[in-house]
Amino acid sequence: MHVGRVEVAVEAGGGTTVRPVGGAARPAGDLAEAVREFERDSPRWVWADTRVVYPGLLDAGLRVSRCHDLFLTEGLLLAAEGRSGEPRSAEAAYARLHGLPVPDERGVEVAGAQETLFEPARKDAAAAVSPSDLVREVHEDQRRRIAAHRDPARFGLLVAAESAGALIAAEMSHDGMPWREDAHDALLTDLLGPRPAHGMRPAKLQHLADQVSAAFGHPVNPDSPQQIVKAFKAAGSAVPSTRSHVLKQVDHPAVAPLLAYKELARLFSFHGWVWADQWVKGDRFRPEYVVAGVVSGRWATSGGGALQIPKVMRRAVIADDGWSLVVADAAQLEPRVLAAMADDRGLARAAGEIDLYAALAQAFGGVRESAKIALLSAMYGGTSGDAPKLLSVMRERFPQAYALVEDAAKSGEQGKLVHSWLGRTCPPPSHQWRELITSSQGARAARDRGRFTRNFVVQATAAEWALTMMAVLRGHLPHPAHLVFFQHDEIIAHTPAPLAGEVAAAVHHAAAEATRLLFGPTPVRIPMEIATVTSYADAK
DNA sequence: AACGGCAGCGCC
DNA sequence: AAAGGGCGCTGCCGTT
Repeated sequence: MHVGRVEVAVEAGGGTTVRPVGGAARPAGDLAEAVREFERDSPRWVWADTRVVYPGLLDAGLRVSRCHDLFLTEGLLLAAEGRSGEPRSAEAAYARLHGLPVPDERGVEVAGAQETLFEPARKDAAAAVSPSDLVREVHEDQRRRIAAHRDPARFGLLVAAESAGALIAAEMSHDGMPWREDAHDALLTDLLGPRPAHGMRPAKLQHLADQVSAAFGHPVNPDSPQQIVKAFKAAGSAVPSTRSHVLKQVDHPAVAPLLAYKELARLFSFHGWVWADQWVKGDRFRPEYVVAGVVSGRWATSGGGALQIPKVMRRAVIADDGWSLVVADAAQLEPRVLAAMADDRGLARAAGEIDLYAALAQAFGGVRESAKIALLSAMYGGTSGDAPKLLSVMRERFPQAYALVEDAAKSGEQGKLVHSWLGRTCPPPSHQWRELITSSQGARAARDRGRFTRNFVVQATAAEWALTMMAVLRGHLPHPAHLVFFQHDEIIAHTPAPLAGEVAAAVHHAAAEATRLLFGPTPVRIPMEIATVTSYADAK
C-alpha cells in the first residue's frame, strides 16, 4: 500500500486545493471528490484543522484513514518549545514563520463554516499568501521542528496519535453515542417525578426542599450553600461547608432530605430533560470533544458534559436492536504506565499481573489497600493519613518508580518543564507563580506546582497510551462497528452483536500494540477489561 | 442584565 | 500539623 501525504487547503470561497507532497498543487472543486480520488492509497491528509475540514467529509459519507492536523501539531510543538499558550492555528503558525502579526486563536471560528477558516489571516498580514502555500509552508516547518526534536520517533508518534484523535473525535460526534430518549425520560421520571413545567422543580425535588425548610422551621433554599450554613448555625449545628461528607456527620433532621435533594438536583440540572433537548437527537448523544483540551493531553468537552455522565444515567445508553456495546477499560492504567516509564523491575513485575495492587500487597504488609494508597500518593502527591509511611516503603522497594515522580515534582517546584514519555510538555509556570514563589507563600506555590508536574508525567503518558490504543483500534474494527465514546482510559464501540467478539479481540490487540509502540519490550502489561453489553449500565 | 468567582460534585 | 492530580457544569451571589 502506498502511503504518501496529500496537503489540503480550503479556500475562502469553499473551493479546495490539493497537493500530493512532492507534486504540484491543483484545484479540486470539491474536497469530497479529492478524498474519493486519493483515499484508496491511504495517504496522510495534511490540513489546517480537522474540526473545520472533516465534519463535511463525514456528512458526505467519507472517512479518511490518517491525517496530520496542523493545529494540534502546532500545540504540541509550541509546548515542547516552552511556548504554551501561543495561538496554534495554521494562520498563526504562518505568521510566526514570517514575522507577521499573529492572529488571535479566538478569531478562528470552528463551528463548521469552512469560509471562516482563513478569515482571520485575511484580516492580517498573512492575507497575501494562498491557502495552499500556507498549508505547505507550515507543514514543512512543522516537519523540520519535529525532526529537530530530541526524540523525533517518539514525538512523531505523538503527533500521529493526536491527529488520529482528531479524526476519532469528529467521527464520534458525527455518529453519536446511542442514547435512548425514552429510557432516559423513564429514568428521570422514576427518580424525580414527571417532567415539570419550565422553571419549576420536579415533584420529588420540591417535596425534599419542603422537608428541608420544615426541618429548619423556616424557608431555606437548598441550592444556596450560604443559606444552608446560616440555617445550621442558627439550629446550633454549625458547619464549615455544605459538602456532603461534612453534612453526613451532622445530627439534624434537615440532613437526610438535603443530601437526597442535592443528589437529585444535580441529575435534574446536569443531565435532565433540558440537557436531553439540547444534546440528544434521534437517540444519539453528540457531545463536542476537545482533543488535548487538558494540558496533559486528555480530552475535554466543550458541551454536553460527556466526561461526567453520572453512573446512574448509563442506563439510558442502550445499543440499537441487534447491536451491542463493547465497553473496554484499561485497568490500573496510571501505575502500569509509571512502571513502564521508570523501567522499575519490581513494579514492572507486579504490572505484569492482572491486579497490580494485589501483586504489590506483599511489599506493603500484605495489605492491598496500602499498596494502592502508596501508588496513588506517589502519583498525586498525597501526604495525608498513612501516605508518608507507605511512601517510604515505596522508595525502598521501588526506587526507580519513586525517583521518577520525585524528580518530576522537584523540577516543577523549581519552575522547570517536564515531559511525558512521547514528549508532551507541560506549560511553564504562570507569571503570578513566579511572583508568588519569592513571597511568603512561595513554599506553598512550589509544592502546588510540584504536585502538578508529578502528576503530569504519569497522566500525560497514560493519555497518550490511550490515544495510541484508540488509534490502533480504529484501524482494526470490523465494519460497521465504530467507536462511540472515549473517557480517559475507557472506550466504547457500538457493533452488530455477532461482531462483538471480533471487536473485543481488536481491543486486546490494540492495547498490546500501544504498549509495544510506546515502551518497546517491557514486562508491563496493560490489560483491558471488556464487557459486551446492551446497556452501558451493565458494564462493570 | 451580563459577567465572573465561588461552592459543590460528577467523571477519570 | 497537615498538606492529593486533572477537568466541566450548575446555581448562587456580588460586582459592574
